[in-house]
Amino acid sequence: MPELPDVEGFRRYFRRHAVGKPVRGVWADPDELRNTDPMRLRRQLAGRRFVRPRRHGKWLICPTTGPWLVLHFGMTGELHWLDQHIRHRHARLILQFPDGEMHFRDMRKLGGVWLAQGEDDLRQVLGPLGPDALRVSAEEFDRLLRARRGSAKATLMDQTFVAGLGNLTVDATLWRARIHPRRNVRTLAARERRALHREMKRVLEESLPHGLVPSRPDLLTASRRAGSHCPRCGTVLERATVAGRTSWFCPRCQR
DNA sequence: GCTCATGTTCCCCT
DNA sequence: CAGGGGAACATGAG
Repeated sequence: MPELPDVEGFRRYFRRHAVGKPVRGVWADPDELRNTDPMRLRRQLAGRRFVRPRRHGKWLICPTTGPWLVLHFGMTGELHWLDQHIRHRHARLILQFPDGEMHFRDMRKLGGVWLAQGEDDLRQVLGPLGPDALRVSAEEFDRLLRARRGSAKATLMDQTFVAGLGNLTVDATLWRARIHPRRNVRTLAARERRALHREMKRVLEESLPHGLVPSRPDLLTASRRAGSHCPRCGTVLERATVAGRTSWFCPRCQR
């Protein structure tokens, strides 16, 4: 599930439920902790209060008055606020507050939990990331894109190019911009590069109110199966592996 | 039993 | 060095 709009939804959810309250208890699955362990995490967070969380790409950063909790959701991560202590089988981290608990679940354990001690430490944890896809300007996007080679799909998926897009949002962006996923970005005209930026923003912004990537037909998110048709021209959609991921596209609209 | 899965990283080629 | 392909991670769903 988690691409940029989903993580932005989690950010708001975390802010609404967890900010400003003292941490009363911490439980963690050691497998999910990437640069700490359950004992240390508990000592670091106990008694602290979270302040306003922020997001960069698919990363959720939750600073406290002391250390910062950093979450990545992988492919199956999600947050749940519960008033009762019921540990779901996929629970990987539980933060207990006076009035409830924030549960981080991650079925496939492809996500993770980190601890950072400030901005410098955070940069180490996040690694090299491009600008957030929701905040990057058209000018900056164009400048970064012109410096790239390779397929449009691989470029948009690359978090060091722009941070936050995933398989679904990239396919939706390419379909709207009428660009074939295998198109070499060096061959893109200026107006195609502008279209990519514009449609990327539209896909993300339209998904934000849902807090997740929506299933609107014109976003292709509901059309990812054999025999489905292009919502624009009716042509049967094609499926192909591009940049290692399953891509759905319209062979007629996307060039 | 089989295939595929919204992410990232690492290894091997070209 | 930049890109592409494939595997791996762990656990399902169809």
